[in-house]
Amino acid sequence: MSSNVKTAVRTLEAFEAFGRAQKPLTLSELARAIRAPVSSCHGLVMTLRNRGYVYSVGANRQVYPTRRILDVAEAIVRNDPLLETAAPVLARLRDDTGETVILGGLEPDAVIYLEVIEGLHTIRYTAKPGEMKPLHSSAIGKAMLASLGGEELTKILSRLSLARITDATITTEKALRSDLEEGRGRGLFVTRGENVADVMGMAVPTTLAGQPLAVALAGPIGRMEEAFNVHAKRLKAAAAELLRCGGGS
Amino acid sequence: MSSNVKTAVRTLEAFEAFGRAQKPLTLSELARAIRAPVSSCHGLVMTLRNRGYVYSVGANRQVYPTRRILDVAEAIVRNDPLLETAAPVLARLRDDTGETVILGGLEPDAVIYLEVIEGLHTIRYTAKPGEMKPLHSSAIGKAMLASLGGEELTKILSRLSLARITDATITTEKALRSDLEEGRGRGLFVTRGENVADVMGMAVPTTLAGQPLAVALAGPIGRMEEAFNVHAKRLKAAAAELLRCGGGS
DNA sequence: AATAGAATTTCATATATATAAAAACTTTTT
DNA sequence: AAAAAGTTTTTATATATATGAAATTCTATT
Repeated sequence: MSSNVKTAVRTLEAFEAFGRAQKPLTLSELARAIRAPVSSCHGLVMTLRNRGYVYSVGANRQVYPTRRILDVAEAIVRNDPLLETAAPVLARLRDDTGETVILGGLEPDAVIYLEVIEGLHTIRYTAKPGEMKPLHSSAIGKAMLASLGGEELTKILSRLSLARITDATITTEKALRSDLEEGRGRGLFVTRGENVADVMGMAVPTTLAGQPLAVALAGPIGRMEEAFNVHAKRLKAAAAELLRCGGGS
Repeated sequence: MSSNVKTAVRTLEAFEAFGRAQKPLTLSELARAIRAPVSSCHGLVMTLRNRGYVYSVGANRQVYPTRRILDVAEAIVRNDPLLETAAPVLARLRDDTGETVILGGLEPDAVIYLEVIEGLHTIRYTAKPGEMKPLHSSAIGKAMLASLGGEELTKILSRLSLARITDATITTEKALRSDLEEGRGRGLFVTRGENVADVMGMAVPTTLAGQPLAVALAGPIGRMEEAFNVHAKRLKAAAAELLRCGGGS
């Protein structure tokens, strides 16, 4: 597919590396962390310094990001077009079910997680905003696929590989289409260990600001099955509420 | 000096542009905002999308950043080596004085603002973490210069241009050295409209985790002069407290 | 203080990106 | 419904970057 711009990726990876390390790094440590040659990393760090995104700590020339990146990120998220209205509804769904709640959308050939509110159990589904998941093996993916028109669905299915991820993954177009049909029938799309073993996901399509999205609940299969009907009802209610309060169009 | 890596700068500028716009942008709007050709911007946006840092909004192909950048930024700042201990001391200084409080450090040839806690007045000194200021015309800059050894000071002064920024800027090495001497004498470095007209800054050197830094107060000259002695005393007390609780070494 | 070891910086060049221009789409206007 | 205006995507190539290796600087140890 489209190739990535190397330095853009590295710039982001550098920040991610600091996020993981949670301490200042020397040039060579950072280079190792983002798997770049030190000489290349050197130019990147210089640039970040000149721009005020990192500063040097201690005598041993370590560097660490300044608050600048947080400032920028906060300004961005403060006015997120979709999440402002959605957040309280999602939070309530999480509180009511105890399971992880996800708001996801469709990027060209994958699901993207836009918001994740983690469940309250010790064992819970964990993910971060920005993560991408396969369309054919995630509950949100199925919901998004089902919301497409017949022609567009055919086009996208022809591009997808339907790769086997677990034993339970649906890998044929026929089976997937019938699964989508079933989901359409009950207004709820389900995965049982199809993307991650032991994880069950359930998703309902919705719309926010005219944008087709899906809300999902995810957790360990046992706990999810037990509360299936209650969870399904609450999930549907939340999706409907999102439509009402921010559906736009 | 060292040249900047173009794509790294643009990647950051793209996020800054969304932070300013606070709404989804089309490809061409973003390209205009970061002053890049659309075709170049195209590759960048694709990369950001593939990495889950932006998602597409609406039918008209706008894009907006996901929460991912916020997640990364929060992880970074959560464990900032310097700011954790400093924050409460700085916040109190702000509350006691009502003026903007700044914690700054020395980057090769400039001051970098690491933390800014804005004052409480309607008219106040405003700045953001990551901003860089000239060494010779900012209070923190003077404090940092004064903390250098004689030899190192000579070296850095030979590199600096001592550019005139306002009518009050000190532009000769002789005058600057004598100003530094005066500041050393009273343990307090002051600027009066030397970097921004009408702004007075006062700074005191300190140390956090073995790192030489400076704390500063900044505000309109009139208000600052009026409370000079009280402010100076409180500023020195805060600097001393930082030394005590996080000076390390 | 001298030396060894490690990290950073510089440099020349192969490689990847940025770009203008053109093509392919969309949307708006007539 | 056709044309115009604008936007996105692709492509070939000029330009900027990434890189290994060498030079330098720093740090630790003796």
